[in-house]
Amino acid sequence: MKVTKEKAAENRELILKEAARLFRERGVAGVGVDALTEAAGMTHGSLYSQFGSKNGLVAEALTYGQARIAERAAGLKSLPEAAENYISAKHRDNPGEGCFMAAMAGEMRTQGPEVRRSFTEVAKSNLARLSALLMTGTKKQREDETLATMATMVGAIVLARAVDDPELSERILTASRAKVS
Amino acid sequence: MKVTKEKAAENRELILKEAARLFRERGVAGVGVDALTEAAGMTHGSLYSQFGSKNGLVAEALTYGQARIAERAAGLKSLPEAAENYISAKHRDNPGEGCFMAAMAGEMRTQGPEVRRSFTEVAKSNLARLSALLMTGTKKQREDETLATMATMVGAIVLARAVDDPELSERILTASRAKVS
DNA sequence: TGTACATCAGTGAACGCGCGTTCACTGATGTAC
DNA sequence: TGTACATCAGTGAACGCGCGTTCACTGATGTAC
Repeated sequence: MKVTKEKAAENRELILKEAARLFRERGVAGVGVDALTEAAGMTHGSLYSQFGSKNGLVAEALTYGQARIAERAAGLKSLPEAAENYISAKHRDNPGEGCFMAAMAGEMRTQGPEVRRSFTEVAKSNLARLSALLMTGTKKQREDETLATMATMVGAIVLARAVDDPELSERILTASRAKVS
Repeated sequence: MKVTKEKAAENRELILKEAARLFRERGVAGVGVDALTEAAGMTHGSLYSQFGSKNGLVAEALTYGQARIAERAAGLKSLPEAAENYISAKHRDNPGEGCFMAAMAGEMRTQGPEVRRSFTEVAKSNLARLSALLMTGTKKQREDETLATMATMVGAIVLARAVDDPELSERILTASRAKVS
């Protein structure tokens, strides 16, 4: 049945919010359309009304989630502070609330162009946001330093999440954090 | 029909070789059992004779492929040299012949214990091999420096492969390479 | 060395399952008069 | 304001498809005698 425009917009945002979390937690391939819409209290058909396809939802969820992250990170004062915050056990253990690059970069190679474009915008958004924390050097120098730090940040979380050995995982975080401070 | 022991061992190694390539190129979820055995010129049943399950093959292919990588990397002289070699367009563009950590770390969170254990051995093998290139400091200091460098290496390749923008991809490599030199 | 037979690597049909998507339908909403 | 009706967000059954795995079978290999 039809719902009010306001209710439809609420439903849309709820699906986006749950999708952004689930994709980071389980990967795009790891969440089906039923799980995505059920998490928002609806049936899979609503996904097609609102987003056209699963891929469409993936692309929009990346954009939506990245905007929430940018809001949340507004208080950061320096790149080392941001990096230390990022390379943490809390971030490692909560992918659903964390960085899209760390959670989903590995899956991008098998995604369609729409999703990859959206992911690239996420990366550019992070680059712009983090490089703005640097005060010295040209724009290119600041961005290059940020890109290298981003590589360490992403690599540290990706590796720390991947290994089965808790002690090794901790050492990856500690050693990487020391490097970016 | 039955084949000679020698032929069976050849077939087994051929499947392992193709699987190690295909899993890095397309991910575990991205290659089916038919594609895996077809690449070795056989049918899917042979996978179950030799490895018991797809997961069994994944775990063994990681071990097999990592041994090949260790052989190939025997000539490296220093950690910065290894890192510069690793953070390259050639490595980015040839995942099937490249590092398992960069190709498969992102998928490990959704894999079973057998596969994760095998992947962790890959990481430990890389850590041991690379930290042996360092000459100064205690064992722990050498390993910590290596772990941080590994994070940058893996993050650089993972991000450079994920983004859709060739120019950004190149900048990620160049900036990260400069950091580890 | 030659014969009889058990072994087992590899085949190919079949299975149940979950996937993303389609589609006819529902019925409250929102609009035209 | 009240009535008639078109709209369309969301439902739920159904689809085709590819997946990993099972299993009865094949027939050359390898062994026991």
